[in-house]
Amino acid sequence: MASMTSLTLEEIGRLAGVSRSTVSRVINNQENVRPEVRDRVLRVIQETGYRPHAAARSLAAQRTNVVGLAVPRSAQSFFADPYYPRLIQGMTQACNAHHLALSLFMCHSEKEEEDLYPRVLSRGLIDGLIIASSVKNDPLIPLLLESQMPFVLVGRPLSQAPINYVDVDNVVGVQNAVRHLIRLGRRRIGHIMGPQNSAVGLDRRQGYINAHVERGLTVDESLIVPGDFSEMSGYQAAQHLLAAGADAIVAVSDKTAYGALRALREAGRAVPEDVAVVGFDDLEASALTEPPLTTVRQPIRATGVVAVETLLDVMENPGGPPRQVILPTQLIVRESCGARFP
Amino acid sequence: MASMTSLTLEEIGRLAGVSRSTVSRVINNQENVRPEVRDRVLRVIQETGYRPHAAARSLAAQRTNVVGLAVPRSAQSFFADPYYPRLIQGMTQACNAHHLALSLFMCHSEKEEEDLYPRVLSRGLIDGLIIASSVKNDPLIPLLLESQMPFVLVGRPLSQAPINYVDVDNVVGVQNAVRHLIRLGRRRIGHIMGPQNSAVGLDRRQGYINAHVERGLTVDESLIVPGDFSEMSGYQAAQHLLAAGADAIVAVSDKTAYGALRALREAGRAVPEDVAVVGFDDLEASALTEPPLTTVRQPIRATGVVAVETLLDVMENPGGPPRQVILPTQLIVRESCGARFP
DNA sequence: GTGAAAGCGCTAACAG
DNA sequence: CTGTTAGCGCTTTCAC
Repeated sequence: MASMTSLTLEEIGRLAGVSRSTVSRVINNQENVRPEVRDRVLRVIQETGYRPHAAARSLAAQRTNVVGLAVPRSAQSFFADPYYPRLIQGMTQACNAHHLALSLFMCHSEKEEEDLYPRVLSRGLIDGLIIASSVKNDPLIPLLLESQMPFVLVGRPLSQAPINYVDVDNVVGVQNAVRHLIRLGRRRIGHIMGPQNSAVGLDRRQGYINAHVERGLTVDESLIVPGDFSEMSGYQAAQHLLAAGADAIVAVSDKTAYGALRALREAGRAVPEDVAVVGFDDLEASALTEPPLTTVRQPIRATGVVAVETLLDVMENPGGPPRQVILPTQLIVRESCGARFP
Repeated sequence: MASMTSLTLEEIGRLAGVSRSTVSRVINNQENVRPEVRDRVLRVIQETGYRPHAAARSLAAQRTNVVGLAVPRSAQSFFADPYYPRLIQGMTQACNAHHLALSLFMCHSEKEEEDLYPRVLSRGLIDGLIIASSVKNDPLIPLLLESQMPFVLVGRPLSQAPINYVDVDNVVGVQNAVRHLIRLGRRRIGHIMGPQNSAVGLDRRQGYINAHVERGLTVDESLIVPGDFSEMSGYQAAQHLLAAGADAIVAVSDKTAYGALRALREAGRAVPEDVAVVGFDDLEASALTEPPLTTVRQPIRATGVVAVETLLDVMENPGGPPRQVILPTQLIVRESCGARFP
């Protein structure tokens, strides 16, 4: 029941016959309150439906209990693929568990960026920031560093700077896929790369190379062709790989792999008999391709959860070494690689 | 340059040789400040990189400049289709334009819901809420009504309550599609419905009926078959419609239409020669189906923009009649309906 | 254990 | 036009 006068700590204290300080202690779960007093206060809170005033709390405690999520302008794929929704799901889940609110900051143009970034850094707005990172190094990062705001990137940055980030193990993910193909007897494995100005693109390529090196196989540069994550680039790249005599294709992403499948189909090559194909992402559609696509599944939701928890860690234990968390991937074996069972 | 002592209005005032009030006036763009004083203050702000403390502002002004977006548990499709990302894009765009932050509240279980909803209603956290609405009427709504918090639904609620909402014109959207088919000479037009416990499902069905009624055509109930937005339900429903002798199919969604196309292909019926097909949504993939899908495009981003602006209106002009905004749709004519040009 | 008192940094009358 | 003053509702010493 809402009373006439707006509810404050003072008011709750009055109703419970204690001071505002005591009510504050109860609300913040501090130990030094007599159980019977605590119960009395709790009951009044219950009956009145009192909720502390978030802004007042933030001001007094110098902590907002809000974390931000910045989606940079370059993250075009926000609308295209299911990555962001899943990531956000993980983040909101973790935020709920920690009683945090999540504020979304997204810019659509350079002009907005100039306007938004300084605002994001306002004191008393958020306690920390997660950056859904992009291909380029974000202009927000230097500002963040200067402003002392705790932050965590999702996705390894290109620079080697001591910056907190959470990422999936792109290197080992591809490496496992290639190992698998080698084990199945493929010896002319091609790789359709992602953009080589992005950590994702570089890391996945590195996984491809690592798998060859560890088996003592030489890396044939003609089997490594450029791409940009798109279906179309996969289609074109696959045609080059065909010409180069590839008997397997490891694509940088599932979409790229779809393009490769299409190219192979048009060229009349059987998958996996003539050419094995492996993707990366495990999109929903990848179970339904013809043939179903073997791919590397990345733990997107978990990435969101861990990003929030890492941020919390940074907020609570400032200083210390940079947190750099790498989450494992999983090889999902379907028909397109030529082995039903790994 | 950050100075030693943390920057406050007082400090800026001292540096500019004015009182804190004047600085506040400058920051809040109030008129009554001498231009030369304003410039002096602005310069100090610029030089120091001062940003007002958001929480302090919120507390004093009793306004947070944050709006919330609640994504209810029932919104499974958050991860599945591109609807939410687009909606969110529109909302963040509008929020940026109005210098608002957008807080995302999303629950994944009933337990979280109980925990989250009261927190969302805390005073001093957000100024208003947008609810990405769902099939069911959300349990949040009664709480909201009681709490005086301004809110706007995205998607018409089932109840006729005087509640603010923004929606696309589902009725007229489908109505136009059916009109178009009638004009093309189709006389046994089938409809694959959405869930009939949702406003979307009901409204689209109503559009189908309206188009018949206005042309004096009788509605054959055997041509109206149930579905649930899914591809699979479209597949099965189309088989029933085939048996019922339909020469056209208006599906409740593009995904449903994909299922229908698949069923027709398997049944050896030509689209559009034997059966015309129309969807609703205009997903990206709909331009690439075989044949390309005629569909009703809904202005998703605009919905997000308008939702924010409507909320702002409600916040600034409380009371008054409920705001109920209906946004127009657009018929996108491709091959599947049998007429390249409308 | 509990209360009193002093802010957190800002806005908004009210005077002048 | 500008400064003074009184809060906004909470946390947090510091006494008791």
